[in-house]
Amino acid sequence: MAAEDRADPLFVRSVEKAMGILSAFHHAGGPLTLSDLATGAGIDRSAAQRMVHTLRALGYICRDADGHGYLPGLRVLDHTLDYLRLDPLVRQATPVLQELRTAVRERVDLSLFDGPRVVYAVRLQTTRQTLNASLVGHSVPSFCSSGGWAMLSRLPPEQARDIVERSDRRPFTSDTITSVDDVMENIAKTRSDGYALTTNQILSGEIAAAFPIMNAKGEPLAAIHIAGSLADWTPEDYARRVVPPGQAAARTISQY
Amino acid sequence: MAAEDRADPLFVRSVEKAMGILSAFHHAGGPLTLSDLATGAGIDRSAAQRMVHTLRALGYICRDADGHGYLPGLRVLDHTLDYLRLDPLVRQATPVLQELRTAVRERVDLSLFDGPRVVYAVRLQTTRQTLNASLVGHSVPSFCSSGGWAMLSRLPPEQARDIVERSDRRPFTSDTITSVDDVMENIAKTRSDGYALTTNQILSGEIAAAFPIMNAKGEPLAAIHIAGSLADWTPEDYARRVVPPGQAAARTISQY
DNA sequence: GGGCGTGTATTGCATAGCAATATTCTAAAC
DNA sequence: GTTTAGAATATTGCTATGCAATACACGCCC
Repeated sequence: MAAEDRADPLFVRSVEKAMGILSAFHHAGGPLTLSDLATGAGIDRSAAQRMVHTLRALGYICRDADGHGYLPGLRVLDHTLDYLRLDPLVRQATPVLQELRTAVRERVDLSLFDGPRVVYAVRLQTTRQTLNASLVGHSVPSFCSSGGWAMLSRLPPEQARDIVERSDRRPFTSDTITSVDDVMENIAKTRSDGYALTTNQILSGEIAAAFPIMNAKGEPLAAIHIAGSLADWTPEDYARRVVPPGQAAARTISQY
Repeated sequence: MAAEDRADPLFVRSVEKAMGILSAFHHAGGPLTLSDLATGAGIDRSAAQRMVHTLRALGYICRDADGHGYLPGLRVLDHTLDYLRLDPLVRQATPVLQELRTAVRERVDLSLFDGPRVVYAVRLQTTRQTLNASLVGHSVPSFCSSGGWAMLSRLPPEQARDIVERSDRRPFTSDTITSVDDVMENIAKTRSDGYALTTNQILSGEIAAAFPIMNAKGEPLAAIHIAGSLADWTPEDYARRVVPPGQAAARTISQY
């Protein structure tokens, strides 16, 4: 055994390989071949064969309809359900967000903080939104999203800056703010306002407000988002409309 | 190596153990201890220690807030996103279901066929529903759900009966039909009508219509559900209202 | 203070998983 | 129709990984 392998004798490399195979789909646009999966997971083709064979038997991977590649299997959704059912924040947030959506009549979401990204766990829908806007598990970078600014504003500024600096700051629209200094300026404004307001950062024409939710130690855990259209609102009117109920909802959820 | 172990040399037992640990949460009501996870996965406590250690390192399991147990970790949702993004049926169904929801103004879902159960993959929301009604990954038994009757009706009757017979036919409400013969009678009616209509089977007061979606070989893949309240509708009025648009939507999705 | 159940740590050993390699199959190109 | 390339599948000897038995530390409860 190599010295570095003995460093963590409890770590099970086969499990890492299997999860690496499943993670190869993160960057996929469609079904993947065995070789694609091996390459994506950074492992040997033989190891990939064993992992795929095992994951298929367990229901986590399946053949696609014409037998030309592999896709994630239905068993994945069982674990999604466990996550959503068991996460205390998701459980207590959901009814509060439903009331908030009724009050403001715009799209309401809850995202969870994961350093350089925020991950959507609760997506409340309106009558029309993009497919991405309805998908649990969808994530966006913290540096250019309203939720990201909200949660980063609740970290010490050096820690927030570190996260922003090591983000992949590629723009989503022609208006996406990518300069570290400009992002930090907006985070500072969010800190003083108590909420974030973004325009055109992830989608052109979108305005989004976000309200941070902290744990008992004051660390950011999550954020409520309320997204609307710049076709319907000016930023000032939007803030006036959604900030009071958004802040109330965030306080209600943070109280638990 | 035992003879039965040699039967499938490609199968990786450590991966099965790790997924077994994650699956222990399927029956959990809250955080689980290491011993709970070992018992739930049917493995030795030492093996459970290694699997939990590895899954924590990879983000699939985390400690709960007060450090007294373990919960599913956020990485689970990344794979959810992959499933939903990459499943061709989910992709093509989603815009069709959104139009259907606008047309009928009731709760619309897509569930996928998985033998004795149906798994919800697309949940379109109205202004009010239970938490279970919004969760991706939630499943219900085929024998007593509208989607189950819809999909079972598209199998040969012996195959459908086999699935019903080996289901755990416990009632959800005092009106849940659990007799195999009665279930098969309803499946026969669904076969002749072309759609399923259930009342009070999963939730008291709920009426649900379902429309099967088949693959190119005519095998059931999925079903569209439209759920409403018996407080608002008689079964006859409900069928009149939702069957034409529901069947049209199912035809549109099956055409691909 | 003792017992119990929890999480964590250690270690020698056996076999599970490895990777190199071979084979088969299928689709596409010529 | 044949050939080629890339796919999936199968085989096998070897060794390092994962195992399980065991010990230890900690916290809670009686």
